[in-house]
Amino acid sequence: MSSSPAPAAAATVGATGSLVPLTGKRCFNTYCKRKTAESPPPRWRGWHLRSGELAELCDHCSAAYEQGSFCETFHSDADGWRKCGFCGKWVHCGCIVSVASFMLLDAGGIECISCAQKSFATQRLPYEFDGPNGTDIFTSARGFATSSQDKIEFDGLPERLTPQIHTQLGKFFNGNRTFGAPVAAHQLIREEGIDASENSPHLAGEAKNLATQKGPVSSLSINSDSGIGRDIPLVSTMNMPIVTYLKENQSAASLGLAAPLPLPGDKRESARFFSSRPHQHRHASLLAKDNFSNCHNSAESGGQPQSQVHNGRPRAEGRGRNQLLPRYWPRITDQELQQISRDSNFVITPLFEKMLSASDAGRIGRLVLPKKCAEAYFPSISQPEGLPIKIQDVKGQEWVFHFRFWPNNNSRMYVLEGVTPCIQSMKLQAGDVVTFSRIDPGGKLVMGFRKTSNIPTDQDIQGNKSENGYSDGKEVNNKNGKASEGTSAPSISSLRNSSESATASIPFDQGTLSESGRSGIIQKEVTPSRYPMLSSKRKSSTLGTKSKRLRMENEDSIEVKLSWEEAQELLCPPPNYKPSVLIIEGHEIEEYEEAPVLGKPIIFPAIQDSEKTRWAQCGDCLKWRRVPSCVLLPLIWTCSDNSWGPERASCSSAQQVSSQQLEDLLHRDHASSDERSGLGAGGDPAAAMEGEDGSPPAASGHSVRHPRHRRDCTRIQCIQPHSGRGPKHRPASQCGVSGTARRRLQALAPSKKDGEAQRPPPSPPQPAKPEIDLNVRPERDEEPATH
DNA sequence: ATTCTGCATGGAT
DNA sequence: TATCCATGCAGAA
Repeated sequence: MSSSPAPAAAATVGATGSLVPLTGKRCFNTYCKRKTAESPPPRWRGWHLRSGELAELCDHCSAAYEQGSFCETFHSDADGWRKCGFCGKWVHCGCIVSVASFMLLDAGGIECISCAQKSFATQRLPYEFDGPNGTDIFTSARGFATSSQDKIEFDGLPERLTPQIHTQLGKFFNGNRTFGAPVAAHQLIREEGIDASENSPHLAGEAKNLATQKGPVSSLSINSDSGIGRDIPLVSTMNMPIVTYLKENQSAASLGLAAPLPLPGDKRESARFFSSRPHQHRHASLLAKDNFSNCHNSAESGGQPQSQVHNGRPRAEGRGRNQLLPRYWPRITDQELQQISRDSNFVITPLFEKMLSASDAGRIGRLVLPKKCAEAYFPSISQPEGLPIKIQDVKGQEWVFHFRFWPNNNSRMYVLEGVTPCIQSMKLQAGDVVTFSRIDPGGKLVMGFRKTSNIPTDQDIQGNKSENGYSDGKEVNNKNGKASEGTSAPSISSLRNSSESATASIPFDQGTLSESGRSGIIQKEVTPSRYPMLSSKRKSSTLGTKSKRLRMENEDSIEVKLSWEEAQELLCPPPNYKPSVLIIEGHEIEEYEEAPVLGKPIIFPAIQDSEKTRWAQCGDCLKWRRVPSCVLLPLIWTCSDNSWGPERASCSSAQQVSSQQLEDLLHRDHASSDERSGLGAGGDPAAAMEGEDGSPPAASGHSVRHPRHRRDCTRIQCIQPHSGRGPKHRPASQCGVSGTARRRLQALAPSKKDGEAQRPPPSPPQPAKPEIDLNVRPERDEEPATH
C-alpha cells in the first residue's frame, strides 16, 4: 500500500462527497487544489462524470491517473484498500477512480485488474462490434471501465452498476443525468450512419442484412486491435448481488463502491464459475436482475430523450426494474454451466432464459426477447434498427444476430433476428429453453439451451446434449416420446415403460429437475413437447397459448407423462400430515393442508410383506440401492443419501443387485403395478381407476398395496372408484391413498351440483388412460369431458 | 409463389 | 388498465 501522502482530510472521492466540477478553473480532484491557472489547461481527462463529461484534471493529477497511481496518491488514507488475492498488491476499491482496477473474487477478496488480465485473455465485449477507426464503439457504449493503469481512457462507469451504486455515486456529483457516453456511441452509429459491420471482421455488408448472414463466425475470436487489457469489464462484480451486499454490509466499507466486496463465503457474491461447485450461480443470477435497465436508463435517459418520444414511453425507470418474471429466471444446471465454461477461470453469469415459442423456433428466425431481459442485459438500442450482436453458443461458436425492437403499443418488443441457423444448430424446437449467460471477463454473451422436448439419453446423462433431429415447431405436435433405451443402468424409464401413460403436469423445480434429470423417470417421461399447440392457425393456437400460459403460471412446472399409478407413487402425502376427511356426495375426500410431496419413484418389488424393501436409483450413478419400503425419497436421490446402507452410500460401491435380478424385479413390479391399477387383469384402466363403466374396479379383488401406501396404512385396496361403487374404506382411515383422485372428485363437485354429474357417465368408451394434469386446474380439464 | 419485414392484434397477466 | 408477448398478417422484396 502506498505511503504517499494525502491530504489529511482526504478520504476518497466518494467518501467526502465533495467533488464538484469546478468548471475548469480548478482541477477536478479536490485533493489537488491546484487551479488550472497554475498549470496548463488539462490535457488529460479522467473518469467519466455522471453528466457524461470527463473529469478535468491538472497535469499532476492526470499524470497520476494516467499512471494508475491516483488512488495511491490521493486516497492512501482512505478506506477500501484491499489486497489482490493473487499478487498481493494493494488495490483501492473505494472510489470512482478505482472502480475498474479490481474484480471481485468468489471466495472473497479482490483481484487486481492486472492479475485479471493475466488470467483471462480478454478484450472488449465480444458480442459487440468494432466501431469506426477500430474503436470499440459498443464497448464504449457498454461503458465498461478500463484500467487507468493501461492508459486507456476511462470510458465511463460500468453501466451495470446497480441502481444503488448509481445512486451512491450520484450523491457525489451534481447533475441529474446519468452517464452519457454510451449514448454517444450509439448515436454515432445511428446518426452518422456508421455501419458497425464495416469495421468488423465478422461482418460484411449492411448490418441490416445480417439476419440473412447469420452463421458461425470466428470462434472465440480475440480481437487484437482492442488489446489485452482493454475493457476489462466489471460486469460480474457489478452485476452480482451488490445490492444486497450494500444493504447488509455497509459497515464493511464507507463507500458505495467499496461495499460491493463480497463477504467470504457469501454465496450471493460473484458468480464466478468453479467447476466443482457452481451452484450459487443460479441464485446469483436471480439477484442480478436487480440491475434491470441500468444500461438503458443510463443511456437513454442521459442522451436519448428523443428516442423515448419516438419509441414510446420512457424505459423502465423504476417501474419493474428489479422484477424479472420468474419464468425468465435462469435455471442453468451444472452441466450447462460446464458446457459454457470450459475454463473455470471464467465467470459465468446466468442472465435469463426463455422457453422457445413456436414463433421463436419457427423459420422466421425471430426470437422474441423478454423486454426486461433485453433491456437489462443486451446493449442499449435507441432505434428500431437495433444493432448486430455477437452471441456465442455453448460450443464456442459465435453467431451474429441482429438485436432490434419493434415499436409496439407504445412500448417495445425486442427480438433477436436471424437465430434460425443457431436454433437449428442446437436442434432446438418450441418448448425448449434457451439460456443467456454472460462470461466475464469479456462480457461475452453466451446462449445455451436446455431441451425439454426430447428424452435425454445416456449421453445427456453424461453431459452431452442429445442431438435429436431438428424439427420445426409444426412437427412437434404429436411426437410421442418413447422411453430412451440403452441406459447403462436400468433406468426407471426403461423399467417402467408402461404404455398407459397420462399427461400430467407436475410442478416442481425445473432447475432441480434438470440437474437431477439423471434420476430417471421424470426426465424420461418428459413429453416431447411442451407445446402441443403449434398449429399455425391462431384459433387453434389460442388454446395452446392458454394452456401454455397455464403451465407457465406455475413457473416450476414441467410436463411429464405419467401413468396414473406412477402419479400416485410420485404424489406422496406429506409424511407428517394426516388428512382431514370430507365426505362429498358419499365420497370420502382426504384433504391435506400441504401439497403432496413429489417423491422419487421407487420400485416396488414383488416381495412386499416380509422384506419391506424397495429399490431406488441413484440420480448420479444410476445404480439401484435397496431402501426401506416406507421411506419417502426426494426427487433428487443419490447414493450419498442412502442412510440405510452406509456401505452403499457411495456411487463407487457396487450395485446390490444384478441387472438380471433387477429386470426380474421390475417385471414383477410392473406386473404388480398393473395389478394395482387393475391392468394386470386386463381391465380397462379407466374402469380400474374410476370404475365408471359400471363394474367394480378390477383391482378390487386383488390384494395389493396401493401405490401410495403410507407407513401406517394397513389397507390392502383403497382406491375408491369415482362412481362410488366398490369397496369403501373407513372414513377414519389414515391412509393417504388416492388423494389426487379424490381431489379431482372434489373438483367435480360443483359440476355435479349443476346436475350434470348426477347423470351416469356417458356411454362412450372412457379414455384408455386417465388423464391427470396436476398443474392445470382440474375443473378446466374436466369441463370438456363432463359436459 | 415464397420469403422477408414491420407492425398490429389480442389473450394473458 | 397497462403491459407483455405470441403470432397473425399485409405489403414489400
